[in-house]
Amino acid sequence: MTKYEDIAYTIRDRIRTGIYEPNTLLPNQSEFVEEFEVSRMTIKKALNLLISEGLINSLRGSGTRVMSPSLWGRNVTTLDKMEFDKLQLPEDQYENLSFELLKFEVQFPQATTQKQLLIAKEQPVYYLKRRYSLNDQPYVYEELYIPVFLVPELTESTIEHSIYQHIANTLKLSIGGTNKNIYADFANEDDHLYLTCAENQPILVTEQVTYLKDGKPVEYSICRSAGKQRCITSVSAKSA
Amino acid sequence: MTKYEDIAYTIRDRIRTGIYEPNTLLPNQSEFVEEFEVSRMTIKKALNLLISEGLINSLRGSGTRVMSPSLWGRNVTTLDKMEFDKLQLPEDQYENLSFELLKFEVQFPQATTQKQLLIAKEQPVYYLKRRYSLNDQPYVYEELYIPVFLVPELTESTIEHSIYQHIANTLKLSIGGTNKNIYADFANEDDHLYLTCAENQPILVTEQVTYLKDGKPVEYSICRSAGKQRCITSVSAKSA
DNA sequence: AAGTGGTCTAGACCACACC
DNA sequence: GTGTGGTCTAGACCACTTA
Repeated sequence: MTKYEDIAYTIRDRIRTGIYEPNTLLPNQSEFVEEFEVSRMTIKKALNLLISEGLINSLRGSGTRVMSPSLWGRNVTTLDKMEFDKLQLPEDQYENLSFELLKFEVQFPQATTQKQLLIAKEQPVYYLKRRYSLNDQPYVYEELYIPVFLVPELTESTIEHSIYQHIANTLKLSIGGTNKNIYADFANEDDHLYLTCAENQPILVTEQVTYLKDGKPVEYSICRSAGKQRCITSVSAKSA
Repeated sequence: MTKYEDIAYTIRDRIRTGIYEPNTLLPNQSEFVEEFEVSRMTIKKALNLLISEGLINSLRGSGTRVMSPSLWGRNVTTLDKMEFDKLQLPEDQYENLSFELLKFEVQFPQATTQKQLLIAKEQPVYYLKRRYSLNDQPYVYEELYIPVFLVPELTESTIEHSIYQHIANTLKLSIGGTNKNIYADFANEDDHLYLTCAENQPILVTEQVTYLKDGKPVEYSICRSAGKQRCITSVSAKSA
């Protein structure tokens, strides 16, 4: 943890617990400099993080204010929670979530998968299919492709724990970012089967490539969910 | 324009025109310091912008590389193009785009609109409905709510030009960020009418609140489009 | 006029990758 | 070990809001 991440964490916590209330001014940057005993640049970096999360906004000449909670983004701050980013669930729902591994195989990649993962057709990938249920109701199901050469020791028990934690802790690799495509589709046979949804139910589809810090795609996933059950949130704020 | 924005613009251009090629190393930060005659912090800020756009990635000890184009985000850098952010079209398609203003009224806001725009029920809002067509095919239609007190001089000709440019240039206000919710829905009567889509066609819906730098919501919009015609892209990369 | 946040500097030290 | 990017400092100047 760097200093500015620590400070961001502290201030984020004060906002979420209501110590700093919506639409009120935060202490100014000089006061934070005194409290945390760091330089102002470091404070600014911490605040920029919170700005990009939609928690606060600051205005030259005017001060830094806590935003209205309706504009807050979901904060996916820690790696082990990254797994839930695709599900877009509020944190308090995690405990009601269960999942089943429906398939776990090794394949040569199809053309689309090659393109998304930037690999040759001779490079094998893990293919896995799994379904998440919320309060025992089917919620989303996901197809996942992971290059074998990047994650050489994937096992069922690893998958059941957390793939991201395995990537981070065992393989010492870190996530650099994601690229998502989102669209609506007709329900197909798999949707009927796994989401138990009606004929012609609209399906929300997320295709996502996750890449490591070094830019190598580590995962290509296709997530499907029924109708309005799942709603994807995206916040973008100018932190500069 | 600040120095780091200028530098980011220059480097972005070199990447998009192929001067810096995908998967090759960029000059290191010290070389950029010499070329642009600024401090390294300023170079870092410029690079951070490009990292958050998914154009490059940098790795401590290893250097900064141009990412594979398949992972690049769409860059909505200028305000007048912000209007097209909701449409998620590649830039070269803008010329094939036309739109019709279907409705332009003033209303007292409904409960949802009050909540999204954080206003009281007595504060009037503009309500407008418009449809965008791509190559004369219906593409998306949008319902828009804008508080009258924030944009007091909205006229039909302003709308036809660019609402965002009016906000920026005439009212001297700047956009702070957006908050989107995305889901899939059944086609309703309006969809049949405006998108000329078949019964039960899946519809992609984007509900978006756009707020100003001072945090005040300035626009609540609901965008609907048919099936796979429109695909929303979202890139998130860690720039810190 | 006073106080705010945004930018920028010139240097320092450190973590990490690669040879 | 050498070179890379990431963090951090202590100060400066500037743009802006508010009174």
